[in-house]
Amino acid sequence: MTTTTTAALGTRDRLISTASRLMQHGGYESTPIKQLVKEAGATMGSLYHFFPGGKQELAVAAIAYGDEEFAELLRTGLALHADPAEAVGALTELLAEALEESMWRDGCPVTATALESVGRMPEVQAACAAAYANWERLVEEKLLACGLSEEDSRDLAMTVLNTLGGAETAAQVGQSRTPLLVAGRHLSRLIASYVPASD
Amino acid sequence: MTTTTTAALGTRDRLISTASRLMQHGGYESTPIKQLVKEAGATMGSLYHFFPGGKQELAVAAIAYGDEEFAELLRTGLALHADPAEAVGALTELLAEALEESMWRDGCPVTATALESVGRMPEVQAACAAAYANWERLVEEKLLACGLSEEDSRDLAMTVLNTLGGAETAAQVGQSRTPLLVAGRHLSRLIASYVPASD
DNA sequence: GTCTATAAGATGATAGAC
DNA sequence: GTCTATCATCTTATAGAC
Repeated sequence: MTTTTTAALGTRDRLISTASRLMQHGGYESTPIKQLVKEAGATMGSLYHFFPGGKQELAVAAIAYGDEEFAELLRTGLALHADPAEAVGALTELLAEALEESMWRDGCPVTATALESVGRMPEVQAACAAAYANWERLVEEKLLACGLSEEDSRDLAMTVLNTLGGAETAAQVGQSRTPLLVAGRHLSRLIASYVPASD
Repeated sequence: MTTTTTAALGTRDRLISTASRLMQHGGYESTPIKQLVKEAGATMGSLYHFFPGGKQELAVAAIAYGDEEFAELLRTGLALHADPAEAVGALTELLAEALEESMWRDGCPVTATALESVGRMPEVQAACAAAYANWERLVEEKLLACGLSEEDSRDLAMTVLNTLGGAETAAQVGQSRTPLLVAGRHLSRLIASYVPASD
C-alpha cells in the first residue's frame, strides 16, 4: 500500500514536503530552517544528515516535490474534459478553489522561490526551470492529442502555464478568484481558436 | 529642470529607487538593509530618519516607486501602435529587450515581493495590489479607447497583465525571450478577437 | 538516525555624537 | 541630516553525545 499521509512518511520525506509547502507560501528566504525542521517534526541533526548541502540542497528537493505534486493536479484538471478549451477552464476553477481554501496561500509551488533564485542559486533555478518545462509538456500533450499542430501545442502550452501562473499571483495578492476565472475564459477562447473543427 | 539621474537625487529618493531595484531582483527578504543602504550611498542613520518604520516602510515606498516606473513603460509600449493588439505585441518586445539587457534580472518590479507579502506584510501587500490595479487601468483605458466594451476591456486588461507577468517570470527563470514573445502573439490574437471591425 | 547545545556570522534596529 | 558603533536577535551550520 502506498500512503499519502504526512504522519506515515519518513523524516526525509517530511522535511521535503514541509519545505515545499513553506516555500510555496513565502519563498526561500522567508523560510527559516528552524521553523521548517520544527513543523516537519524533525531536528537539525536529521536535516543535515539527509541534506549535507543544507538549505539549498533541501530546496532543490522541495522544488522537485512541488513540481510532481502540481503535475498531478494538472493531470487531474486536464482530464476533466476531452475538449482542451473546456479542460483549461475547469482547471482554473480547480486552482481558484484550492487557492481560496488555503486562505490564498497555496499558489504556484515554485514561483516565489524561482524569482529569488535567478542569478543567485543556479541549482535551485534549474529545478524551477525543469518544473515549468514538465508542466508545459503535460499541457502540450493534451493539445497534441486534440489534433493541434506541434508548434501550436508547444506555444499554447507555454502561454497557458504562464497565464495561469500570473493569474494565480494576482489572485493571491488581491485575494480574489477573479483573475483565475477570467484567465480561464480567455484561455478557453484562445485555445478554441486553434482547435480544428471536430465534425 | 527635472533630472532623472540617480546621482542628483536626494538621499530619500536614492534609498527608494535602490530598494525598488534590489527588491525587483530578489524580493524583500533577499534584500538586506545594509547592502541597500550601501548601494544607495546612504547610511543607516539616514534610512531610519526618513523611514522610521524601517525596512517595511521603505518597501512600501519602493513598491509605489516601481509601480509608477512600470506604468511609464506601459504607457510607452501601449502608445507605439493605435491598434491595441499590435500595441501589446510591441510591448512584449520592449519587455523582452529590457529583460535580456539586464541579464534577466529586471522583471516585474513587484512580483517577488508581492508573493512574500501575502498574509505576512499587509501594508506591502496592499501596495502591490494597488500597483496591479494601476497597471490594469492603463491597459483598460487603451482598450476602451479602441471601442471595446467596458466589461471586455476590464477583463482583457486583467489577463494581459497577468499573462505578461507570468511570461516574464518564465523568461527570467529560463533565461529566454520566448515566453514573452509567444505571450505577445497570443495576447494579440486574443485582443483582435474582441476588437470591433474598424471599417 | 536523532538529539541538544553551541558556534560564527548576518540581520534589523537604535543611540548618541556631530 | 548624517555618521559610526553597538545591541539584541536571528540565521545557517556544526559538534559530539546517544
